[in-house]
Amino acid sequence: MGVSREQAAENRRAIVAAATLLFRERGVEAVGLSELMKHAGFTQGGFYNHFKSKADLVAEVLASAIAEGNTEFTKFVRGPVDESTTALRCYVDWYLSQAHRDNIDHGCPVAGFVGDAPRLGAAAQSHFAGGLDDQITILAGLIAESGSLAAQGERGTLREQAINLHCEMLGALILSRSVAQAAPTFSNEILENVRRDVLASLDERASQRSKPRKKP
Amino acid sequence: MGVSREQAAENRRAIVAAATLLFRERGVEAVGLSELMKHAGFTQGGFYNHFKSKADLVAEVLASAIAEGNTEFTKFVRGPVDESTTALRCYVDWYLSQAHRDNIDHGCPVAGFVGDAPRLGAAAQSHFAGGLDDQITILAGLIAESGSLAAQGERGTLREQAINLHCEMLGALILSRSVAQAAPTFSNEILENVRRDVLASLDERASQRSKPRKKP
DNA sequence: TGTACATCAGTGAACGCGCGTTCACTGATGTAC
DNA sequence: TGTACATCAGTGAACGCGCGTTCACTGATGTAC
Repeated sequence: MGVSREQAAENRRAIVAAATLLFRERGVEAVGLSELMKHAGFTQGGFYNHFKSKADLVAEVLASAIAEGNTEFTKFVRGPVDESTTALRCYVDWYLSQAHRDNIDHGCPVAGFVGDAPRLGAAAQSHFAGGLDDQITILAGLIAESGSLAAQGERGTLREQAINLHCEMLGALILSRSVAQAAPTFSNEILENVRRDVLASLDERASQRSKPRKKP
Repeated sequence: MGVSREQAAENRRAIVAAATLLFRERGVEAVGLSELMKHAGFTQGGFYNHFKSKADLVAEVLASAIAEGNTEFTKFVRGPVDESTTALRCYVDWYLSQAHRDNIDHGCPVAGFVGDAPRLGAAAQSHFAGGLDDQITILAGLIAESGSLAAQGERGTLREQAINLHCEMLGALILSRSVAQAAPTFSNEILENVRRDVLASLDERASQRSKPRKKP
């Protein structure tokens, strides 16, 4: 219809935003371009003025969701934190909250797209893998800063501990989501148990710090 | 073509088997009935002699995959185990092996279908949730038998410990699978780190058993 | 045991539908003079 | 600054295709007598 360049760029962003929301809610394959464009406020034909193909859009959605998600995570590191707690504890509390489980539109992009990941195109899967690596790095920073790093040699390096912690939390989040409709009580049980376990483990490590025990 | 009742029952099983394999490999939505029936050795029209709809088949596939998977797991409990190790350690070793990661056709059904779970029909999702609960019960049995149960009150009940352990292992398996194509080294790193961490944690608990420490 | 017939698991063409993608066309934006 | 024209983000119909499902039909199996 004739539209300024800034307007066109904004419309493109609206398409990506609508795609991100729909892809997270229902999976990449289940969302059609026609429906997607309608949600963004356009007709289907305009899609190809902005993207070469659906796979192209998927790769861009992955990249932007991961960038946005990791920016959000970084807030936990930088934001002002109450004296009585640590950024890591806040992160764990949020990650394993019912709010995070139920709000699939935002939050952890790795958890949001892990179901699609094995079937993504090469470009999108690379963004996904890079995003996972970034998350681990961010988590490692939170562990280091919190003073909850286990004694050296007992639980591996900082990165190794970050990987282990991330697997446990992400596993809990997606299992919790996977049974949320069919078994809501069970879903809560998973989330709360793992949160308790992770926080207890952080307490324990903090209290044991700098007094390493030798294994028998 | 005229076929005996036993033959018909066997053909039905062949359809379920083909569906299980294809659904695990590519996801429920990405597999069409025409392709599925061809893989089972039939033409598309015959599908509705056995199933009311695709959703019906999906529910049956979930139920059978979970029953089969959990039977397999039970072997770890009952099978003869080397004196120098425990059934739990064997289970962990297998669960977090590259072989298990790469062989998506068999192995943990919860990990195999977790990507589809949030979008499954009610019947299929109930089977899924029941299967997850069963796995946790089996894992609790392995923990109890192995003597790796943490001191009471330190890591929660047997079931709670089983949930925590299952989340960590399943999280590692699916993250490992999700980046296997794009970042194979990273995929191995995740698997091996978590295996090391879980086994070390079992060692530690076994060695600490019956000498509980009080938290400060 | 032999014949007549109902059953039902198979075939493969066809259905309506929504998919990703292409296309001719529109008309305000942005540029050249 | 005003006019002439190229650009390109929009529209919406149409494309071929594969989806889940239905259908009329086939013919060996299994049953009734």
